[in-house]
Amino acid sequence: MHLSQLRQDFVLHFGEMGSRWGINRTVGQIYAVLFLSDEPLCADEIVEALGLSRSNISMGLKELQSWNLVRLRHKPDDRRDYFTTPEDMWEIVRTLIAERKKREIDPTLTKLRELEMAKPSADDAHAHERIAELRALIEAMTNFYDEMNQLETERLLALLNMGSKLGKFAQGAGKILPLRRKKG
Amino acid sequence: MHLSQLRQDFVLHFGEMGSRWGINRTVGQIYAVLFLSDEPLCADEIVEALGLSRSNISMGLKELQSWNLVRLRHKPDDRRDYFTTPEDMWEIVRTLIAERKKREIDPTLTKLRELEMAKPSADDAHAHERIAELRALIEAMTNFYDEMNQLETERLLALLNMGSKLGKFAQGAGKILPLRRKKG
DNA sequence: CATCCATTTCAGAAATTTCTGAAACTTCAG
DNA sequence: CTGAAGTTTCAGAAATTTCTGAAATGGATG
Repeated sequence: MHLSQLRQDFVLHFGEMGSRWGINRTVGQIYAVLFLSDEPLCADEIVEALGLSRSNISMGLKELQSWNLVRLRHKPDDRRDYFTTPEDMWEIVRTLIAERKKREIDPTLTKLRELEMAKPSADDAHAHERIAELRALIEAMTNFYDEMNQLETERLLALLNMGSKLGKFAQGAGKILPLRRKKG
Repeated sequence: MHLSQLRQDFVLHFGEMGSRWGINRTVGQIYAVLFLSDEPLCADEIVEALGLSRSNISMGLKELQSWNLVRLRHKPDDRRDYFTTPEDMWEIVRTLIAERKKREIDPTLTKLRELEMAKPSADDAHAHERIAELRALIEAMTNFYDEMNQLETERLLALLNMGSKLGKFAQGAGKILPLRRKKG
């Protein structure tokens, strides 16, 4: 590795966190290198920086592409692929959320809807009810997400900064579609 | 397994999703069984339901406890430990978010703050800047989360249901002016 | 205390995931 | 075409994670 102390620390941290984030160590490290890099890097530069095999880096970059977390770039008179991460941090966050939703939530929502279709036997009454409740909750959250994700970053930021003031606002406004609350 | 078709489908799905959710197959399956169960279950009942070893179930339950995803119960004249998941689905969501934040975000926030302390060499100027930007963004989000998490579920639900109307609200939001008539 | 019953621990086995080098493939230039 | 430069694929090796049975632990009871 020929990375500065700062970069190395950051890269190793991302490597360690990788597995908790649903990627692996190598993918986390590659992302970290790209995230900090002043300019786009090609595969061999990443190999150099991380001391991992070319094939591993290649697979890692594919994985990052499948997450839409890196952008492909080209330089004149150079046929190598160069990679960067977006400048805009909020774009990164949006991507991360969208991709994790796709992988961690959407399949379950599909499954829950499927399970909810079948009429439950008497023994399954309670289970069926719980499934329905979970499905409704996930739908409420993903619908909200879809709507928030439509907003421009500017607007989103304004909401973020309003923080607890939103709670006050919600005070008067609870009338629309109350979701089922427990304890009838 | 002596689970109904419905339960079995649900359990297998949670097992498959487990690894994407940062737990393993067994833990996912145990959680699924408890989530659907009409009443608290003891370890041996789960062993019975899933056909896994007693020790594996024991470790899985420990893991679920470390996530605060299950509650311990006892029955009169029975010294076994029984487990349930909370009735209230929103409590579950809150726990899930809190625990994932704790595992996936807090350590990184700490690390970023630490890295940001050191004065960067000239070469690291851009890297240092990116780290600062990421730290600021994570702080903005976690502060927002902390504030939202203070709200009662009722209030949270009201916000969820307002959906895109919040975007409109963010529009004019220098002041708080509780209710301006929409669309002049 | 000894016993019973339940839970936990833990070392090794089994399963899964990650990583590598070698070969295959692709594209472009001459 | 042929070769050079780059990327991808993939089978097996290496590393890591999960799972198990056996033994250890805990704690209530008589």
